Parts: sequence; structure tokens; C-alpha cells
Amino acid sequence: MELDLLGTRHRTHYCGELRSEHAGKKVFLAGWVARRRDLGNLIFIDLRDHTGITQVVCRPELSATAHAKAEQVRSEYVLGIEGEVALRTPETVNKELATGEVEVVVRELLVLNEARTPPFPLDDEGRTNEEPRLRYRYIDLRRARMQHHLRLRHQAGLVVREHMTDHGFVDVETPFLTRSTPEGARDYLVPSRVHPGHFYALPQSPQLFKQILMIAGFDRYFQIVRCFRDEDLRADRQPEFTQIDIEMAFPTREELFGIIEDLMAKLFALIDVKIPRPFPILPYDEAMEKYGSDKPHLGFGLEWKRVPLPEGARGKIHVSEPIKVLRVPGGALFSRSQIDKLQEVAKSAGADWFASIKVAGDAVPPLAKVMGEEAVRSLIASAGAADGDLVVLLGLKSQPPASESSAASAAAGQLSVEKLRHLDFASGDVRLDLARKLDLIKPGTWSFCWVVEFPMFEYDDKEKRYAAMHHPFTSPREEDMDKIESDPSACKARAYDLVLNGSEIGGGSIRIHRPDIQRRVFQTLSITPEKARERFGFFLDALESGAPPHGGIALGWDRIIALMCSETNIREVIAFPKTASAVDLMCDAPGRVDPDQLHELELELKTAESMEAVRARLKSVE
RNA sequence: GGGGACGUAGUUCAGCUGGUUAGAACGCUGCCCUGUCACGGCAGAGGCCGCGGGUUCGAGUCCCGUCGUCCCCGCCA
Repeated sequence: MELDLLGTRHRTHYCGELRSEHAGKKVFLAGWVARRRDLGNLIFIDLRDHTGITQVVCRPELSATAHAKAEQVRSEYVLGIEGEVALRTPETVNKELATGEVEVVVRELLVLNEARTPPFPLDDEGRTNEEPRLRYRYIDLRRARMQHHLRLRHQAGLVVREHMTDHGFVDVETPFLTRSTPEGARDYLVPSRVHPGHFYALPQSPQLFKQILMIAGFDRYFQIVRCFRDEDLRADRQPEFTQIDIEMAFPTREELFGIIEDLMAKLFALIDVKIPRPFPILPYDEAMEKYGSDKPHLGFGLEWKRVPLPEGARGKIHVSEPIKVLRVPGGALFSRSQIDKLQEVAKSAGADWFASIKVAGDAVPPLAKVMGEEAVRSLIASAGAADGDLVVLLGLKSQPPASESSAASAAAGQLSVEKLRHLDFASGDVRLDLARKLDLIKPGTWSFCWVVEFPMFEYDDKEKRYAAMHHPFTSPREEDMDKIESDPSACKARAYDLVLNGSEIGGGSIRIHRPDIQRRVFQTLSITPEKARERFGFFLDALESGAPPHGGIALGWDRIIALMCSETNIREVIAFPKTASAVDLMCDAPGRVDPDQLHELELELKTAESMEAVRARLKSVE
């Protein structure tokens, strides 16, 4: 159809703005056709923009041209409407609509653009699958929900910038084209045309840059920054994601926590949530014991305890110590099959020994037959269970000792650090499963906490070496400095995570600012001085140039916004996200490139076919 | 890299132990309709049942492979 030109006309109001007090006003609206109801000689059009919907009415007696055009109009056409705001008669008021007391009577209708029939309905309340939504993201983003999420994200960004600025933090941009540092996640590489055979890497985080900014005397830095990781995706992980990157010189942990807690309070005020402060601070080991997680959900009870086997049970069951006990209030009412299912969860979580005790009056639990009544009673007592409760027991089986008295077998009865962590994590899975089954996770709960005192090092069984649990620039606690070499497993880090409702939304640490300590940490991590120089030489030089004590944190922006929007998937708060296989369905990235481009970069593809050819040649040589 | 779920009309789905011409709702197209707002009425169009192979007299349905989407583990702050 023939399209109209906007000319010099300008919009006087948004589609969600008009109220009864505008009655009689001449207005010009612009927007998309959400719906058209053609009653013959009377046509209603719901005109939509990001603010809402206004009903416009076309009558042939007022404008035959406008009415004729309105007959041709279809969903998602772009219209300009000139007309008069009219009060609706009481019986035609639409209470569902903010603008429902009025309508715009059309004098002139401009069809500014046509539109293809939408590939899916826009008012589907989330029923459309993600694949078509991502392919036609420009349609999907027109929905009120997506508009809300991205606009809230914008507002939240303003809060961050204002808050950080008020506290003396300076927004400094750091490079996207940087150097590959093969610690941690896989890098996205960018070939250099000017330096053939050399590659930039996209930053996994601006970690070293922000530390260097501290050395450079910026004192306090922040950035809302994109980071890149070439790892497999999840509901809460994208190959490119955004973090609020923060670093400060001469920090105390408490000061940083205060700044971040204030920030969180301001952010959640945007969704009318008042969050209690200060946030609880949990040492890592306590979080692992009680909640079986390094990102515990504190929005409900159910706390595990590590306990030794009761005296009487030793030798009767072959389980390493400690075991874990949990009181489930009211759990004595669990059915046999409910308990069986719990056991399945425990086993698939990695706890190979599971038992439960129903506490019901004087009834003797079956477990007493195995370990004796005394032992059972002592376990009930350790769990703090009372009548009507269920006590859940979790453990890892031990090999029956070969000879009673050998020191080796005594040690076999005790869990190693790694095994204990394994058992703790299993208990955490069971706890979350119970919470879901007992419906303990209430919507509207905003349970923040800090987890602190993470282990500095983690022993990697496969690589036979220690790895940094946070990253290699994290400082050990001052009182643990002597353990860097002597007892790495016991060395705690000055690292902290921010957790909300069982989701990790931030992590950081006080950094190493002294080159001597950095060298010692590298050594424990089996990073030779040569390797350290090759990878981080520039940074080590900077550390030797007057690095102040410093530390910071990075907040997972996508996750925070998703939580604020009550979304479980961060793709819902990212305008143009990628699928689980890191594909952009809308623009079909990644894609092949022109051979000329490759030639310019002096790159050559080893296609599957050419690899086959190479293999065949090797075989013929043998 | 591994495990699980799914893939049928534009969309969301149904399709039984394999059986004749693959359905529904919404959407779409045309006609009718002056107070609708999920408008209504009548008529209609629309399908490589993801793709390839196999089993079978016969496959949307069973088997194998492959591709895609989602979730989880590994991996990753």
C-alpha cells in the first residue's frame, strides 16, 4: 500500500500517557498496531509504544480516507495518528488499560510503514519458545516484559554510576584487544593483520588492568564492562557477559563490603525491595559445613552438622568420619518413597552412604539394629531433633580396615580435605532438594550473604599441582603467609564472594601488592619465574613500581539484573544473547569469512577434509 | 567432552500398542458487521512430521546416524 510521510509532524504524547484530563486535546500519537478490531463502519486500533496502549477509533463520517486506510492496516504496521482525545462512555471504559478511560478519535491516519505478519504473538505471556524469539529478537524485544527488563537494566546502571562516583570511583575504560593469559578460562582470540601469526585475546575480565590502575594512583576505579570467556554455556552463563568491575587502593574489607551493600540496597530499592543490612558474613568452611555450598541460600533453615560417628557405631558401619547430620523439622511424616527419593538425590550427589531416623516417641528406629540404640540417640541429639522430626545422615563409605591397629587404616577412616568437600557439596544438593520439596524457598525472599576465607589453593588431582581457587593475584591472609609453601591446603585467601539466594553474584579479593609474595604464590602454583615473566611480565614490573595495597570485586551484572527481574535465565535481560552453543541466531554468528580475509591475516583453515588427508598421508608413511 | 528432554502448519501443541486422506487453538487471507477491546459471523489457504539412512507389506510413530533448541555434569568466577 502507499505509505505516508511523517513530514514535520511530531509526537505530542506517548501511547501509555493519555488520561481523562486530556479529553478534548488534539494529539499526535505514533506507534505500532497491537491489534485491529474492524466492525465494518467502525474500526478500533490498539496503538502501542514502549509506554503502553491507546485505543484509536476510525469513523468514516469523520475521515473517509483514514477509515479506508485503517481497513488496510495490519498487525505491527507503524502508524501516526492525529486526532482528538475523547472520554469514553461509562459502559465502554476499559479498566484493564491505563488509558482505558479515553480513546483517540482519528482525523488523520498516516501509515508510516508496513510490517510482515509477526512470526509469533507478542502477547503470549511467555509461551513462545526461545528459538524463534532469538531469531526475531527485534519483535521479541517489543514485548512489555523485555522493554521492562532492559529499561530496568539501564536504570540500575545509572544507580551504579552515581553510587560509585559518589564514593570517589573513576570509570576508566580498559582494552578489549589485549593479551592472552592462559590461566583460567579459554580466551577468545583475535588475529592481528599487522602482526601475522600474533593474536589479541578478548579479556576474561580486566583484572590486571584494574590492578595496574591502582598502581597508577587512580585510587578507586569502576567499570561496567563486557568480559569474554570461551567456555560452555549455561542458563546463567554467556560467552560475553557484563560485570561491574571495582577496585580500590588501601582498602579494608569492611569498607568495601559497606560500599557494595549500600549499592545493593539502592539497586533493590528500584524494585521496591528493602534489604536488611549488614549482610551475614560466613567463613567458607562454615558455609560448607552448614549449607554444603560455597554459595549458600540462607533464605531458609536446614543446617547440616559434621559429627564423628557415635562410639557404638564404629566398626558396625563402614563410613569415614565425619558424617553429616541434618534435622528436618516435621520430617517424621515423610513416606517411605519420599525418603527413598531423598536417598537417590544423595547418592547421585555423590554421598554413597545415606541413612535416616524418624523421631517418633519411644519407637525404636530401624537404624538402631545396625548401630545400637545408644548411637542412634546420640545422633538425634547432635542433630538437635525432637519428636516428629527426621534426621538425615550422609557419609562416604570407607574400606573395611585390613588390620585393626595399623595407622593407615585409622587414617582411612578420616575424610581427606577433598573428600570432605565432596561430602559437603552432596549435603548441599540434598538440602536444596529438601527445600524445594518442602516449599521452603519463598518468592520475595532476598537473602544476601558474604562468603569469606576461601582456601587459597586447591589441589588438582589430575594435574598433580595446586591451582588458585580464586585467581593467582589473590592475597593469602596475613596470618597464613608462612603456609604458602609449608601447608598450601591450610592457607586461606583474603577472598570473598557475594551471594544472593544461593546465586553467586560477585567475587573479589584483597590482592597481592608485594612482588615477593606474588613470586611465592606463583611458585606454589608451579608457575616458573620464566613462565610468570612471559605471561605477566608487564604486571610484575608494575608490582615492583610502588603498588599500594589494593583489592576489589567484580559483580555479575547480568545475574543481578536477572534476579531483580525474577528471571532464572540471564538471556532474558540481555538484548541480543547467544544460544547454549554460543550462536547468535539473529545474525547467524559465528560465520565463515572470505578467503581474502584469511589470506590477509596469513591464516589457513584446516578443514575436516584436509585433516583427513593429513591423517591418510601419515598412515601411508607408517 | 558426557548425560537428559525436545524437534509435527506462522505460533503453541495433540497425534494411543506402526495402519487408509496428519488434527486443534491462536494467527493469516477474503467477505459481512457502527462500540469493540482475546470483537463477532461465514468461507478459505497453509505441512519435506528437522535432515539422512534402516527395519517393515506399511513409519509422524520403531532403530541408527546427523543437525538444531533447552537443562544439567565436566569446564567456567
